[in-house]
Amino acid sequence: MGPRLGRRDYSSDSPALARCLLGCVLVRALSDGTRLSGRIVETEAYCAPEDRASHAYNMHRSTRNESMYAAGGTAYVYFTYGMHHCMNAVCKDPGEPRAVLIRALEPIDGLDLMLRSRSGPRRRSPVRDRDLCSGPAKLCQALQIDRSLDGADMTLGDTLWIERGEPIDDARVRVTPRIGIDSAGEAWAGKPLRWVVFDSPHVSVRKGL
DNA sequence: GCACCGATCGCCT
DNA sequence: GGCGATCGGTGCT
Repeated sequence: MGPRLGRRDYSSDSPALARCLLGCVLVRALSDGTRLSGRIVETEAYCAPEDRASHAYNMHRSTRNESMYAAGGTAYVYFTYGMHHCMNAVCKDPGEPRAVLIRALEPIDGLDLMLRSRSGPRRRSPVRDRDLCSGPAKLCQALQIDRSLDGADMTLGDTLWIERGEPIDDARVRVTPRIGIDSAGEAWAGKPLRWVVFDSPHVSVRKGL
């Protein structure tokens, strides 16, 4: 395991951080000490206040997205579609609501527990390794990330953080428009703000790579 | 009040 | 590969 990312690492803007996070390792430590982790292979940058797809568009602020306004290195975890959680790394300075959505991981530590966490009673077929963390809500389910971790300082504490990993060469990276934000207006929906390690089998959506 | 979601799954072609 | 159902909080009108 590499060194934990510190405040300075989160001081850059969201597009730069989104690229930088590829290859880094997201770590979730449970209260019993169990370590769940995975290498980040897909990210998206959100650029409020101008970005219509951002929850902080036009500096919108509420109890839901309050942690987007916190210091770089804060976790922003939100609940959506009535059943899913998604996790962002907040960046830049307090009051600047920039964030990077973590969209997919290559599982590293705790595969067995991830498998159990991802196997609900509704599911018919077993979860393949490549589907454990291949989506923003899947990885939250696998790593047991929910609203209780919203606002967590990832530069401190022992529940959630990001470690430096093997750098990913530009040759392995593709940049595409973001997923699922077609209604955000053409200008922002089409911007290349999604970073993908395109040769990884663990990415969420292959279309567009 | 009500439409809308930064998504996922099972089932269908 | 695409499509509809799912579920509930959020933010408009």
